[in-house]
Amino acid sequence: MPARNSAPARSQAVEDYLERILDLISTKGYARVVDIAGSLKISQASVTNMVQRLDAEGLLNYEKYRGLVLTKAGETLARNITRRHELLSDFLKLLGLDDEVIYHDVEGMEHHISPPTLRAIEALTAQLQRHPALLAKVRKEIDER
Amino acid sequence: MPARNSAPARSQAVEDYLERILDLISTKGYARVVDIAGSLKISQASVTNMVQRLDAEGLLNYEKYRGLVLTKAGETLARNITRRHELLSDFLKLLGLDDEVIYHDVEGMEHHISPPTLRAIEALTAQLQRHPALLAKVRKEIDER
DNA sequence: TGCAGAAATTAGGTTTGACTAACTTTATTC
DNA sequence: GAATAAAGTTAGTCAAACCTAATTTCTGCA
Repeated sequence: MPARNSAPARSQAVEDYLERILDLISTKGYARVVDIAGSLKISQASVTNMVQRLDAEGLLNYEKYRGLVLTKAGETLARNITRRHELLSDFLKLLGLDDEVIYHDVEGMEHHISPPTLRAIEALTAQLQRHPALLAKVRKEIDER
Repeated sequence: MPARNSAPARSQAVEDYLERILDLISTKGYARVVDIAGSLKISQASVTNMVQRLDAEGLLNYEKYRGLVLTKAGETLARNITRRHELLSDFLKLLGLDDEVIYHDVEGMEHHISPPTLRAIEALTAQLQRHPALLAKVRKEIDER
């Protein structure tokens, strides 16, 4: 079977790595192997592996023992992934869900939301924010279960 | 009250199989290996494998060369999975998304939606149905992109 | 400056869930 | 009722991502 010519490229794992790397760089100024491993709760060995792959795929520049920087392509991708994550979190937050539930669900579902669906959720979120009364009803209905 | 053995059991793959098996049984009256394989677009060999595993996990009863039936536990699980799938589809449909987009996104995200989030989306869907004006605005905003 | 500890890498292994190829069982058809 | 076709099974592979253990490189400080 065709196991993808040469670039499986955008797997869930890849997206998770890019998201964390961008987050680490934004907050700490850099993303070392040990930081990424800690943040994703996986071993340093696994991170080294993936980082080498992301370098090969042109999503970041990596020098052994030296560290890494996102390429333009990697950064753009990471920003889109982050934006998607935030929009989804905002939407669920609006519905009154607990932070832990939001975190867990978004972490899983974010990789499967296509651009049209994301746009729709974005538009819906905006409308809902303008209709607190309706939102209140939704939250009430949820609580009454 | 039979507690779950100790198996990891509920992977995405398991959920997909159960969903299709219930669907086949509902529409055709039975679910043969060849049907499941065709429906999930995977090989018959893979289906045989998984079906043996689901039998071992008590989600269905399976006899070599003879066929399979969902157990009570398996059917309950399959129904919950199906319900979740339908609620998500209904929600996205309401936002005016294309059927193909809906199918694709739901297929991916359904496995990651927890019960609280599902309840919230259900409540939101119900409210939106009562507010066509707001819904119209959302759809309009989406189209204007 | 040299050495101990932290960080990173390599090597080799596991698990999940797919695959193909070859074989067996069941069903159909003449 | 035997030959052939369809369905199902087994055996052996593979790839993605993870792991641990062992090794190498780097860094800070006495």
